[in-house]
Amino acid sequence: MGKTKLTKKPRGRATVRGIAAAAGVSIGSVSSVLNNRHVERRIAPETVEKIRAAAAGLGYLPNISAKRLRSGGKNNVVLALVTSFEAPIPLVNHFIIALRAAMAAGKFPQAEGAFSVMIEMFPAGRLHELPGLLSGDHFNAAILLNTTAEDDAFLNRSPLPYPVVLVNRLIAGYAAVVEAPETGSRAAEILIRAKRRRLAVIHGSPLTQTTRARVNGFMHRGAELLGQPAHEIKSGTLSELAGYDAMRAFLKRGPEIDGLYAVSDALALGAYRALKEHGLKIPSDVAVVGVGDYEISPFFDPPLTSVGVSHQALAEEASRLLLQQLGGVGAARPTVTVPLTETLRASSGHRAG
Amino acid sequence: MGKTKLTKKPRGRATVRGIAAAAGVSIGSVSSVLNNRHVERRIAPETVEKIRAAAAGLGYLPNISAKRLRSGGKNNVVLALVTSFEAPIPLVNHFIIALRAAMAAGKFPQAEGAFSVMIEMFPAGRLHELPGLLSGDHFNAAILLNTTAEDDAFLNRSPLPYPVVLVNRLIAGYAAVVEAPETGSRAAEILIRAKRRRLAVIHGSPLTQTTRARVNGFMHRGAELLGQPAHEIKSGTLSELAGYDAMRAFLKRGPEIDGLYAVSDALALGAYRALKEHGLKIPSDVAVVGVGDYEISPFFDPPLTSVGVSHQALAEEASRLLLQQLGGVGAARPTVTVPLTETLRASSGHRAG
DNA sequence: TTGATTTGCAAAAACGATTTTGCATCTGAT
DNA sequence: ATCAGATGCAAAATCGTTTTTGCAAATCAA
Repeated sequence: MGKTKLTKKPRGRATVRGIAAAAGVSIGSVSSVLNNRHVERRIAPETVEKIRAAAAGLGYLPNISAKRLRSGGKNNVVLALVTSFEAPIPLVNHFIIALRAAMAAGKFPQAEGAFSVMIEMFPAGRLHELPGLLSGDHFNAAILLNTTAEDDAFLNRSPLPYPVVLVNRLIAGYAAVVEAPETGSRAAEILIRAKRRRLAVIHGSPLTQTTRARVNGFMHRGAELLGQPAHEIKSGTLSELAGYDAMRAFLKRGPEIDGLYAVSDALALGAYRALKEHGLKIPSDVAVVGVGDYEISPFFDPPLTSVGVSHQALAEEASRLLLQQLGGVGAARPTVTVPLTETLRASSGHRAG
Repeated sequence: MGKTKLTKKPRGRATVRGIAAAAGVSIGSVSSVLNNRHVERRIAPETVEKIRAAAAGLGYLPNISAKRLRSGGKNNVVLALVTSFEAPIPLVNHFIIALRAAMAAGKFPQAEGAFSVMIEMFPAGRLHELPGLLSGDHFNAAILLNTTAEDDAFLNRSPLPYPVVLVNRLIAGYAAVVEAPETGSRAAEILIRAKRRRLAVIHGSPLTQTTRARVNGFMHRGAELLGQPAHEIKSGTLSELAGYDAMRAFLKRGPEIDGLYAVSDALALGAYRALKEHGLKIPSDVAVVGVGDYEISPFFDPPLTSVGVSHQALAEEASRLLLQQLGGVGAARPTVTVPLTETLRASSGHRAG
């Protein structure tokens, strides 16, 4: 009845069609006005007003996909950084920069330098609810950060239909970038070489694949070389404050240590304060080794010795792998291990770096 | 001649049409295969193979805009964070989180919780070259960070045709979020209340709108209260190392100070080291005030007193303004001043916080 | 008045994908 | 031999835009 072809029930978001109907003009005129082309397209001033009013009244927001499709030139490679909300995000920056740098350097000529980077976030364990993840209609390729075991199980069940690089996670069928597995054992060796015998490791809980590997490597190598197990100090989260609290509680409990391995620099910084407050000197009383995940650990007091992989290296390698998959015809899904870098500074008794 | 309608010269990126031509099938079949719908669409196995081979051979990458347009449901609000490459980026994280939080909290119901966040980066001073900026076909709204004077001039000349929020920059016609102007004078007051008389400020160069305001406010208020000008220490960049170098050079030059204002916490941290190496105690010899732009300044040794606006508050306010403009019918382009927060810690002689 | 311009806009043709529809051609059962 | 159903695919419709084309009505020049 009233349902003529023109009216086309205005459910959902306003479109040019809706505005055209509301203003009683054609969609071409609407588009011309909305893009400020009304002068060269010779739209009458009162028509311009009618259209503007209708657009404002309907709360019109253009559909970016449609705009780009129609007028977006080539430029359409969309890369995504997918990470969980809960994760420590400073890492994300490195990936953004690395992706942009890799594209700018022409590592993926097809894009002709034009592409977009999106950030998608999901609640830990709910990766599968991320819109566009399975259909592949939100991005052309993705780097996945900070997934949980549940997310990993999902990824294993449902292979994503586009190039993906996992960071610090191994799942069959996916390319991955992981840190070298010897970080924990190397930390133990550094402390032991510095003549430390009563070791401890401080870590957050729950452990991730990566932090678990660090802790295990440290415990194992420490026990191997010293014949006695290291203490394990569990912090609630990976924050400085949590590290401080955990360390303080540990020191109050009594065990004496002379070497500490912190699985994140944030924990190391928190531990620094607890150690100092407890009257312990770094490194003379307790030597500390971190992992190098803070840019500013050279400016800790004393500067923090660290052994780990740089975020930058991780990000660069991940970008490289992603673009390689994007461009490559082959179905290679390599796992790349990023070599560790060891930076000896004053916190382990070495000269400041 | 050979240019039949079907072949449609395969210039540019491969499309379903190109694959269809190469494999000698229809584009519908290509789509079915590429989306793994070939079983329910009853495509013959050998046809599937032909299509897959053609797609791989052509290096096919789907056009995300087209995919989303066709099958993307509602979900199409695209928000962008536009920032310069050169900028200190940790700030970006806060904006991503704040945008997501604001959307999740239903501050913009039209999007029905579905939207995307993009990161666009440009070389300082070249904002105008960013694709999609003027045509508005890359995002529905943007937060602009770290523009230079040149970029600002461009923005002034060419108003962007979608909602925009500027951060720490004022340009007529744009909404903006800026830090309270009294940060510099408050820093001076804190140091003077702590009985400091020989003040200095350390800052990067070139000064931005914001850092200039901090320095000026500090110098002015210091001179007003003390009757003598503060020293000005110019660091090359805003990095810790630059701060360290500048501070060390200054101390070597001889002037004695007992109060220091650092216009970024990175500079403060660098200055910390220089001061300590020079045998000066913080705060007894020199009190230090920073701006609170590092999350971890409470864990500096000693914890850093700061007066400034929190990145989080800045980001939340910017997100709020952006969504308000997106939803609102009115053309309000407010400038919101984010109030400063003052955190007194040990570096200015207060008890640790 | 009449032909040539201008003005104002509607209608149609893209953009690149997905999904629906429709139509041959085979296969198998009777 | 005939018909029903399955099989395999091409063709068309659609998503929301922008741009091009075309055409009537109004204006101007003679």
